[in-house]
Amino acid sequence: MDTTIRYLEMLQFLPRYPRKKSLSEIRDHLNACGYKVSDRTIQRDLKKLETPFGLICDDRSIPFGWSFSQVARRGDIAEIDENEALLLMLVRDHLHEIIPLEQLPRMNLMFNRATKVLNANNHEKIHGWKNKIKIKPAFMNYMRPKVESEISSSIIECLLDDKQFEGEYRSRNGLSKHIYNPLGLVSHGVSQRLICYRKTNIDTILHLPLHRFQSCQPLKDDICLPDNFDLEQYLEAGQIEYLYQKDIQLKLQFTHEAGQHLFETPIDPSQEIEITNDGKNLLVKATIHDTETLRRWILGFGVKVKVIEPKYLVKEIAMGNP
Amino acid sequence: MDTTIRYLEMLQFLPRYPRKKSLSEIRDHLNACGYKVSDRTIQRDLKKLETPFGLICDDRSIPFGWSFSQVARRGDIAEIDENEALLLMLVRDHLHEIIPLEQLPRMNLMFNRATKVLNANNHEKIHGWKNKIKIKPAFMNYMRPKVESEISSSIIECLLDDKQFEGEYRSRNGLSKHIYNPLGLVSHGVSQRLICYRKTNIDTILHLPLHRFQSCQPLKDDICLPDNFDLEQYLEAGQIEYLYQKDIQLKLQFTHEAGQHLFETPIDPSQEIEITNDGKNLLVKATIHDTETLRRWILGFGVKVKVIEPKYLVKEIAMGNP
DNA sequence: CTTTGTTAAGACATTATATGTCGCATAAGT
DNA sequence: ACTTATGCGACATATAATGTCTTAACAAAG
Repeated sequence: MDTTIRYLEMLQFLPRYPRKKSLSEIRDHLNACGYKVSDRTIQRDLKKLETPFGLICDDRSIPFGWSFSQVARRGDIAEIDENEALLLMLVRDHLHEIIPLEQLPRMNLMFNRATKVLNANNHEKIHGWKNKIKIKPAFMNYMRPKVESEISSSIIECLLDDKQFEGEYRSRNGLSKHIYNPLGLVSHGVSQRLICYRKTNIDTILHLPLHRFQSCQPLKDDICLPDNFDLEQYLEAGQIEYLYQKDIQLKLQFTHEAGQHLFETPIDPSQEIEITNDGKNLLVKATIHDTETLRRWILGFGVKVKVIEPKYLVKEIAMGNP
Repeated sequence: MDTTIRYLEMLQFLPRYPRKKSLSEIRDHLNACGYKVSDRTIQRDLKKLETPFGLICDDRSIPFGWSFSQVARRGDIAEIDENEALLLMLVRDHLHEIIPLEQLPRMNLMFNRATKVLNANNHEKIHGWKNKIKIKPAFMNYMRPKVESEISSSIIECLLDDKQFEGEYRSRNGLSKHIYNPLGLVSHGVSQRLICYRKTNIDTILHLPLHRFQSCQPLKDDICLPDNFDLEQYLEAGQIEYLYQKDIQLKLQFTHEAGQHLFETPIDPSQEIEITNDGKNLLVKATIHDTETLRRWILGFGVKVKVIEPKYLVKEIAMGNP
């Protein structure tokens, strides 16, 4: 029993492959954790754990170096190295803008572990890790609406189990109670939308922000699926983001400065860029859907971009009509 | 030894608190895993693991229900419930657009585990989980540049260890080799930028996209920090995203339709909304920085928004000058 | 080339732990 | 009130874990 915990403590100390730990390092760590065992025992433990946990022993030089194989099944037990820990902190900040982390306890634990790793090694450093990473949103940063995680997780449960639920929904017109058939969940910017229909109106599929639900009472009844419902198709049809036209041959003329970034981060795999004859502008072509998002993006560049094709879009953008 | 693996197998089967598993469920699971042990043994195991792992035994009714406490230290071992698994899939898709997942092996393992959970329970369902969730970007969706994860993790290591490195950088003007002092890492949209300066030019702090580095040779020398370097301050000064003016009193007039979303997802905590006298428009006020991002956002609404204040911004936007 | 110190690993005795079985008490269902 | 299911204490036994001693291999230093 005590042995089991010691095994775990040891496994959590072993890094992933390129890195490795020697017997003496492992011994020191276990001693620090309050386990007084002989070196021989640790050697035997490692041998025992080797196969079931996919450990690797680098025996090319002495002392041997132990680590988790990169393909180890339970590699999530392994030590988080500083490198990964720092990236995890970036991920945490990113996610924080989208999803409340209370809904992801497991991820939270991981972030806490990563924080500990970084803090532990921090005093050796010239300047601290917290001052080394930051998120800078590249688009407007809306504030995330507050969600009652009990209600939303109850709704997600119904969605998963294909069950109807009775819920109160706060719309502009006030609070109303309906029976809902949940069909899908779409993460759209900072809000999550439930794709569903109300039992009283089976023909209209709605997409309602999750945070507007004020209650959720799961029901025993299975949902009724509309014939051939497909979430991807539903979204492709431009339900959440207005779709003006599919697959247009877009041709934009950017000033060199404004379009520069498209070389490295294209808007679509089909994108091609030409430099105009005078060398001052960029001609960007792509086959893409004409959506509200696209129009707003184009408008955002103001006079620094001109729509060349399609013709109808030239007019719409000139009119400032996203 | 075999016992230890069985413990783990059992712990991975136990859910987090509100949910619970009975002895018979645990026994069936262990049998399915190939462990033939008596019920008595399992009972004793649970008692033994109770304290070190923060397990909870709900003994209010028989059969007892076992689970991980919500504050359990090693709660990441616990079973992933379907609910969380589905959210994890959303998170995965979100992250995929920003960061290559190969750089986050641990997170990848977690996603794989979540996938297994969802697939395992999928056949019982009317329509599959893959058709229940989707990401719909709310802004233009740039494609993520390809990064050589070896180079970038080597650079991040130098950043963490406060070490200089020699690197080849591909700029518009070609490939050049310099010695770099890494100061910080900023995640900016789909690309990551290294805040650093070159040894040959200590006065200019650069922000270079990580994916443009073609090599990284870590050096033994510690970095030299500019006096009082602070990443937050650096970014606040508008280095990555152009800052025109700090803390302006922004006043915008939206059409009701275009500004509607700001009620639920404000652009800033200071935001206030008034409905105009005729009821057709929304007056949105906020104290906010005047940045390139802000201007592009405003321009994106085209004729559906008018800048009221500050005066200088009225002109700039009218000129289509982001 | 030899010496010295460090590390890995086999052998074995000993201790500690894990396990099955039986029996009894108590709670839930009929 | 009866039956069945569940939890748990007790005990014997088998199994696993551990420390100690020893030998062999290797690396670094003289």
